[in-house]
Amino acid sequence: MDQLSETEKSPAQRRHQKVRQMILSVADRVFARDGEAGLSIRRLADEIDYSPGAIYKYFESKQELLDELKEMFFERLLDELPVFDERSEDYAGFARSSIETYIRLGLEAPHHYETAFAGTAERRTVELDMSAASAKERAFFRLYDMIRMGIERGVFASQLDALHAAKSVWAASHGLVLLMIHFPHFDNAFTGDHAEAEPPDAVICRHADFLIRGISA
Amino acid sequence: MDQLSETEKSPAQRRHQKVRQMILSVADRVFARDGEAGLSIRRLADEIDYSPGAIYKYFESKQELLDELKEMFFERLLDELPVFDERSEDYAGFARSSIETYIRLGLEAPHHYETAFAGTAERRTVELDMSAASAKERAFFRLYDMIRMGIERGVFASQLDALHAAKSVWAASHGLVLLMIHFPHFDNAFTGDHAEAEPPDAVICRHADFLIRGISA
DNA sequence: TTTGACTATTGAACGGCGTTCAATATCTAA
DNA sequence: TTAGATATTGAACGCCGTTCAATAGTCAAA
Repeated sequence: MDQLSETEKSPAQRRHQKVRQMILSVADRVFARDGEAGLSIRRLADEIDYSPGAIYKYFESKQELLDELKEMFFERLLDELPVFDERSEDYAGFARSSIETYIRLGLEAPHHYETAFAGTAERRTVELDMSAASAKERAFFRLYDMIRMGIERGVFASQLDALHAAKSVWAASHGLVLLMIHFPHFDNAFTGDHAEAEPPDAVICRHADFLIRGISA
Repeated sequence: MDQLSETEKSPAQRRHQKVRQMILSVADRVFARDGEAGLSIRRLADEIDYSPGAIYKYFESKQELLDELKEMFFERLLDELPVFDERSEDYAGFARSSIETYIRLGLEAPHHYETAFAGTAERRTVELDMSAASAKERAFFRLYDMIRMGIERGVFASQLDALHAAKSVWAASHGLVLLMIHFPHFDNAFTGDHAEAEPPDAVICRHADFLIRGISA
């Protein structure tokens, strides 16, 4: 019965999809502004002039809604990650640019980024284990490939295991995003208010240098 | 009136402190097991046979209680961080050990660690700005000193700015802790279930190597 | 020892949350 | 037009953090 051709849907189904998309886009806006705490089902329902219960015809739970927002975020990341131009000879530059893109996007959507990795636990492991690859996983594969190819090209240290190195680089980038989200005025706290704070771009750039240095041949 | 000598307190004050400590220790236990979501004022009150409202005579809010738990966690970190033995000549080993201690402690108390850095935003910046140094800040100073002295000794690259390098190293360690908390079975997800997962200690060790490599002379 | 001030504690309440569900309104296909 | 599916509501449940008037308990001075 749900086996209708994907291009040819009943008007009912089409309308359902449309409302679903509408809810998602409103939720995305509210979430970007106010975070998970600010996005309650009741507030969302209010914003779209529905009753709270109605939303449950479109999403099984708040968690499912949030998961879709996260997926959308990582799809955006996949879009924005650079692709290596084979004519270029600056592979390290490509690597740096990949890392910087990741960090910058995380900082642009801090609530999305934070929530995407929040919540301690087991549920997540199951979720990751098998299932079709999520955008998050595909994004990691891009990083993995980037490093694997760098090793093949002799740009990165040949004794590295690409998977392990990718994990370290990811972790290091991840940490910077979160730290900059939580302590935007980090510098001030330790150098005093009068010292000039290092601009975010400089921090990102330096960090990328540091990471590439750590895996370079 | 509150200006009593600190050693000589009224029995009432002493009792107040004692109950406060009792609440904290129960809260710490529950929090370590069930995290922030599992530690509700009502559950906590139940556990100590008080009414929920009573807790507010000891803590202004749940946030204040959580803040104290976090502070306790970072004080434990300060205790466990190694001190460099001047007779030793293995400064890099000391650095590695510092990084590993940080990561391992974070993994031992994932809920504490995660909550200590959770919640996007401004409140936090104010909190950090001035005020007496928290254990978290003091812990960062230890890392900062570790790197500054490493540069002075010529073990780490002389062109490094110690503060900036400390920030990068902290970020990178921070990220690994969080990634390992959220994806304990990371390896399986990408190599298939049958591949042997890298044991946590190996990941930590490799990551520390990677970081030290990134700042070494 | 009794009194009076101060503190501790309770229990009910408020408003908010995610979620469920019977009842109702609205669409759509025959 | 009508029967069956779908959409929507509004009230309810059981949580949550927090507040507050009322009560119980403690302790120093009279």
